[in-house]
Amino acid sequence: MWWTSSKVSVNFILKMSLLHDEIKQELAGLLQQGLAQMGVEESLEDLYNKLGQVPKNAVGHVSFPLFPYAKLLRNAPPKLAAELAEKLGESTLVAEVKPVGPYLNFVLQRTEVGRIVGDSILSGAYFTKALTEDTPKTMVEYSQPNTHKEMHVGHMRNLALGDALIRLHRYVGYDILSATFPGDVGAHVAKCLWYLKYHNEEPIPETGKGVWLGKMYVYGNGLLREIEGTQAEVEAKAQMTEILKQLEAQAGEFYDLWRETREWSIDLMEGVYNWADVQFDVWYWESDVDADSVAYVKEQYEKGVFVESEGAIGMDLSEDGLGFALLLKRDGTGLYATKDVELARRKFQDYGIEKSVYIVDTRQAYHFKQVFKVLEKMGFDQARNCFHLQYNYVEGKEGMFSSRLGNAVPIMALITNLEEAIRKNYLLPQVEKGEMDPDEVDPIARIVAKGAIKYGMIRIDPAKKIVFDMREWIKIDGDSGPYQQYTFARINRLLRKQGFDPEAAIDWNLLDDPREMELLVMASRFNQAAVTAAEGYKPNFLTAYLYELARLYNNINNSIMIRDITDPVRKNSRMALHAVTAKIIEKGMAIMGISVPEKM
RNA sequence: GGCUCCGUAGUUCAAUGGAUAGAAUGUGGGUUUCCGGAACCCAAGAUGUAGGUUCGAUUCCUACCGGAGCUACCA
Repeated sequence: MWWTSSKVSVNFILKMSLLHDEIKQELAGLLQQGLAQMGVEESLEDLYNKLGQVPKNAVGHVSFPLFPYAKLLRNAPPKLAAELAEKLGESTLVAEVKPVGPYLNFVLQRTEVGRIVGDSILSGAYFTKALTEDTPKTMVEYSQPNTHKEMHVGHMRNLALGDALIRLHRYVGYDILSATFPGDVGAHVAKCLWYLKYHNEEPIPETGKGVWLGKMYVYGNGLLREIEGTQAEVEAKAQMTEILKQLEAQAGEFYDLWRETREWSIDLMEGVYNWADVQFDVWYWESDVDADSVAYVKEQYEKGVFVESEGAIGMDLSEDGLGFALLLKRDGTGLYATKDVELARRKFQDYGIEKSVYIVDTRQAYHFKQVFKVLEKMGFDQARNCFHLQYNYVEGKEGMFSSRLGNAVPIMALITNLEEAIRKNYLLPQVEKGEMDPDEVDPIARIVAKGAIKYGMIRIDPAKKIVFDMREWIKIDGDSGPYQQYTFARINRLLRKQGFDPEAAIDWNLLDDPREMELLVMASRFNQAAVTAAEGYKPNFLTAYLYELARLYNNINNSIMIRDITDPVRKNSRMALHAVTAKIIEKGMAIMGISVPEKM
């Protein structure tokens, strides 16, 4: 069952992604005819998928391995490669066919690659191609922060990952609804309000109320630990029970206090979402599904869907190895799972989705397995298309973040530290030198910090843990958002100074440095990288691709001087390749939710 | 105990089942050439163990070792 695992079935991918790469299509056609002469029937699709990259320092641009035919044709792969080379027909795309050991490598014609790849990227047509078909209507839920707590860098990983995946899926052709599910009710709210009402002596601040409220929650937890086992604890528990009762009844002073303080947290959340350029199509509030979820489970219990056990109600999933899924506690109240059952029901019914994705960290794996199984046994067919992306969490150097202990690094701390470091280390020196206008500093610092944070979060394989270290994050070097942004900004400046004219003549055949054609062929793989990243839920696949591209570009740029080229067509053609690189970087970053500055 | 995830240079990360396992950082040495040293070049340095599948395994399977997380009344 592929949807219960983070590994996605290859067959499923192939069915939905189209053969969108014109170069590979053409080569697959040639191979099909050539192989037919040798008595091998292969589908165009299979051949297309067998075409691969040529490693560095080997001849050619696209390779085709002959291993699979050795047994069938009872001949050694190198001999088959040589034989096939003879049988291939002519194509304007192919300059040369080179058997290299067991591989058949294609050396491509510069003019044709330039036309297919270069021209279409410059015109933008390349980025509007259909890449997939028959994709399911999908809802992606991500960002489930709690009100009355402060958001920390762990929430940022979720946000960056979710946003990137949604943009990626939309780019490759999915119909996606994005959803968020903030937790605005529960015991943590009671603790926060309890401390605020009975123990807080600080005045409520004018600004930053959301952050301050998070502190109340941490103090509340601290105090509760202190009074553990004392008479004061008994009293506190009674007070918190009263708070929860009022919240449930939606009346009383604590209900009013909840409504007011909840807004403070929402302001904080929206501030973060605005900063990150994140928008949700649907907002689900825990407080909104809470009562309905309990009623729904009770109703289903009456119908015999659920059973009673030790005074509680739920579903026995032990034969599926998932224990007992608890849905109503002995006191008749619901749990997280209860709400998720009701929430899923709403998603299916209100939006008619065919697939439902949950971006929640790996600690919830068991929870979602239970919820999906419960939904399935309740008769929801869509449960089979529910997928929990169990990405790994962010922790500090001292271990796991706990918002209860208050040892997590707040999102706002990361943002302000990074923006400040960028201003001080890179931007203000430029202002002093008269190369940058003071008004430009803040907007650029914001874009670069955003690039560093988002890119830093998604460049790591989602399955791997991130150990957060502020000093490392402020350094921004190597494979980073700013590296891409810096490359982009420099290309812009160079093209402007050297006078690139996209309307003037471009002759791709004049790009005679082998690295230039390598770069152009690499550019042609952009769409495939996006499809693989989207369908495998690995945006890091695309960041790795972009990094490789940018590095190759920087290598070329450092050794070929545009200024010194005397032939105007050659000069303009070379600059066209720079422009292609800039377009790829800009688009690639955009579909991961990161913008690039004109200068930095 | 059961389930899930992770083990690759000193450190942080890469590698649609394919050719000599790539980077960054740190270390040592370089780049007075359009853009702008947040750049570029060179050097040394790694697949936890044992099997299996395969023409071919860092990748897939099994066992073990090491680390993390989850495992009914928190979310």
